Amino acid sequence: MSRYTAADIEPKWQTAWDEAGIFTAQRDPNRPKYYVLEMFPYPSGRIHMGHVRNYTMGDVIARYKSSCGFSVLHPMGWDAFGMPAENAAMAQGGHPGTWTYDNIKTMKGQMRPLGLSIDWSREFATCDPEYYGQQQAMFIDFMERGLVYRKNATVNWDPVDMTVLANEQVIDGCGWRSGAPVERRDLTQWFFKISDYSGELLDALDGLDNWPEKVRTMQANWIGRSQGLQFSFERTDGGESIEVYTTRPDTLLGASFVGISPDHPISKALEADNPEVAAKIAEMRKGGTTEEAIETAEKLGYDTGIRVKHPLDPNWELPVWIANFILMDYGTGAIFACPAHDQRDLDFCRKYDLPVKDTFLSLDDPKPVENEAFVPPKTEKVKWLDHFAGLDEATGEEAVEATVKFAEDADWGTGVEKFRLRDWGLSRQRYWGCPIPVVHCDDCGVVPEKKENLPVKLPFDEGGNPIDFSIPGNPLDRNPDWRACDCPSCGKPAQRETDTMDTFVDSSWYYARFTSPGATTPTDAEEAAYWMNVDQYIGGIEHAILHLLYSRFFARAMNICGHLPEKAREPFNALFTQGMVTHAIYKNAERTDENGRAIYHYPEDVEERDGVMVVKETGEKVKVIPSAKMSKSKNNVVDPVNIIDAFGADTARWFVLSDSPPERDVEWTASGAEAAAKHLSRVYATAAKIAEMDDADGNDEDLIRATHKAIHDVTMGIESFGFNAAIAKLYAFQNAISKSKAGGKAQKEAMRVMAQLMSPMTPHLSEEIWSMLGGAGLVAQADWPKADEAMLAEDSVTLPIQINGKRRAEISVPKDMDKAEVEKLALAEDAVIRALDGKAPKKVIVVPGRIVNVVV
RNA sequence: GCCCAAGUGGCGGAAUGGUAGACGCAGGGGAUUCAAAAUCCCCCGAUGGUAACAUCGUGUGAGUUCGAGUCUCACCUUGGGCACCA
Repeated sequence: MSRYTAADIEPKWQTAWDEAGIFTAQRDPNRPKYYVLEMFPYPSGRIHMGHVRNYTMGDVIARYKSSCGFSVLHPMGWDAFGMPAENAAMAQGGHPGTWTYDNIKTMKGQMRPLGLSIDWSREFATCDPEYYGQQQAMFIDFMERGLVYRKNATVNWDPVDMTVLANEQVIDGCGWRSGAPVERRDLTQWFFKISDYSGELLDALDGLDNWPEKVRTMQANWIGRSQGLQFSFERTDGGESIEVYTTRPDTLLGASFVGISPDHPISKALEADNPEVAAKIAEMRKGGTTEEAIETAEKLGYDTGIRVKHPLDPNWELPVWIANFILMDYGTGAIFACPAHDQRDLDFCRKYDLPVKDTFLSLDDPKPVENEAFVPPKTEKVKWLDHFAGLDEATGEEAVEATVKFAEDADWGTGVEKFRLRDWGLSRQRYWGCPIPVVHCDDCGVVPEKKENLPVKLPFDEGGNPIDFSIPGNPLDRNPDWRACDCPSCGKPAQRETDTMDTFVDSSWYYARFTSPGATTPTDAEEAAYWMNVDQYIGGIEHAILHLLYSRFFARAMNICGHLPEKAREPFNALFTQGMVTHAIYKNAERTDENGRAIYHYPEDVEERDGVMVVKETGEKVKVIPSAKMSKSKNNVVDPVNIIDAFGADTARWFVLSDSPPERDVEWTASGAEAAAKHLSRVYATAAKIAEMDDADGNDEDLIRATHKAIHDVTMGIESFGFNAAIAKLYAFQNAISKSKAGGKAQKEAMRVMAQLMSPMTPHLSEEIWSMLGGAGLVAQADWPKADEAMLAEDSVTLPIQINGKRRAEISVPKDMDKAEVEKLALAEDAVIRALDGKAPKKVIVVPGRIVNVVV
């Protein structure tokens, strides 16, 4: 009997699939379509287990849907622009493009052996000029429709390298290369008007029934609709009054000061003619631009000396402070602070010795605020102190509503709806991205490039020499040859825009491009109409907010510009977010490297001695940190290529699906991979044995039942993304077959079903078994088996009997036995009689087919 | 700091509010073998008990329910995101 050797089987069937061309997506009017998409990879250089897990899940769905009769689109491409390519060019010389395309080639070579049912004819990389040229065309369309504009925005500025830094390049508030403390600086940048769609993007979340609740909540919070009051504080010096927005107008009598952002026009004006203010503001601008950096930074303030009148009492003057925690991007960039009911305001007031005044107290525990702000949920009833709108006991919600009405009636404020969502800043001062296709003309201003001149390609030289990426700054900025162009409007000499687009732009519409990757317009209407939407999108939870929100916005913008049909405004019908593949980290517990950084060891370099993990070579103790995200810097990456070489692709696929629920992280373990390999061998051996049996009938009933149960359970498992559960059922089915005493005919049928049920997960082995047992054609093209409902029902059931909710006995009864009859049987049980001790039960609950609970 | 999750045996995990621990790993015992590898069979939450069985048990503490791993609240721990990483 031959043994299971993946190395022979896998290439053979891959060739068979390619020759049959079964993965090439075809528009077929006679079949329903199904579009499966996994978030496309960044070409970092090697595939990792996370990729294997992601693409295997998509492949299971794609193959399953194909078997169910759908015309499937399952494409793959490369999210190919981005910083790592530029960093590589900076570190090793060469060009980011060369690095990127080499990586794509390597990674594709590593992915092909996985046997994924991908239509490679649709492959593209976002750095292909054919792709980003269409993106530029859309940018121009968006400009025409007012979806793009320019304004000032804050960036991380490295004062030594004189360059803009990504958040990732800011480490502990300092530039990653220069080590200099980072400053915040304003630049004129390009923005997409995503905020125009805040309400729609929020409301439409309700329709996304097949998205994880978690993702919808995160997006809803991110968009952040709030109802509040906008009003202005009149200045005592007669200057322009200060407009503020607040979600808690009901606490207006607790106002302590008016705070403005360091970027507020008033701050800027003061900064310009007062060096002291300028110095203070410079201090506040230190540190990164991330919300986290701003929120956790020490509260800094500066009293401008400006005073404003309280809207409810013209004799009450409030000071105006510049405060570093106020964002210019949200609301009006100015607030009134109510320290009693906001921790941030309270911290600030305690630091600068500003008054703290309670406006309401807890009903349970009415005591004044000390150093902890009283911030109850808005639905909690509180006791108001002398409220201007006449409130006594009311919830925050009621109070806000009453106050807004009060202010509107008195005509000093307006109730407004605001969103937290900011416009999408897409400008990047970097080379390796899609050039923004506009031209700066002295006469005409900012003019879009003519569409016939697209793509605006990235230059590959500067002044005739290869670009030197080791010089800090944007290589496009210092490339006069490339910048020089003719104004598309007046024809006079002009300059190209040197900003490139955020890579999120590239990934915001690739799903649409896959429907017609060769089109000379961004999409082809007929293809998009057929293939959109993505029926199942699969990717990491880390993309829950930005990528998915930007894509939802882009789909709407593309629809407006005629690039996508109306139905595609929500482009992803169903979303699944999978967990990461993790692996233990082995951290040296005895020493660090010369820079004081932790040393990590490869799994193969450590071993267990006397119950402790040590480094094999040196015997140094090792701290084991379980379940950490695989990361090169931590030396805990398991290379799928090694696993495929050792065990085959089917084993790798089986393992990444088997151990953990798909949405949770999976810990890579060597023993888990071996177990998967063992199981597949066992299935193969069983199939080989059954193939040699004759076609006699026998005691077939149990096996046939088991077969239908397996069909039912595995189908349910795949449909519900319970791949691990589906695999557990396949283990059980394998045990049932190998123990079966049924005749050859039934065993062969069971094994063919096994091949079909396994084929989405282990397609190569399944083909082998299918052909071994005389299955017709390719199992990849066979129709998915259907479970016979009649074979699923058991005739009798075992009912557990609980006494006061604890299981104490069980009875076996016919499936459809009458409730009263069941109760009688249950009460006749010894354990029940003992527990009742002659008394009548207080209550008997019979859940048919489930359980009996006797309350004594 | 803010937003969102997750926590079940030695380990990964299963469980429409209804028998907690399916399935797998590790471990133990046995069969086969000259021996081993491979394979096959059995056991395997904790405590007590020869056993039947009893008691306890799903991060912690309360609550709802005839019944809670599952629902509610609070807390603890871990993970993801926080707008220029992709």
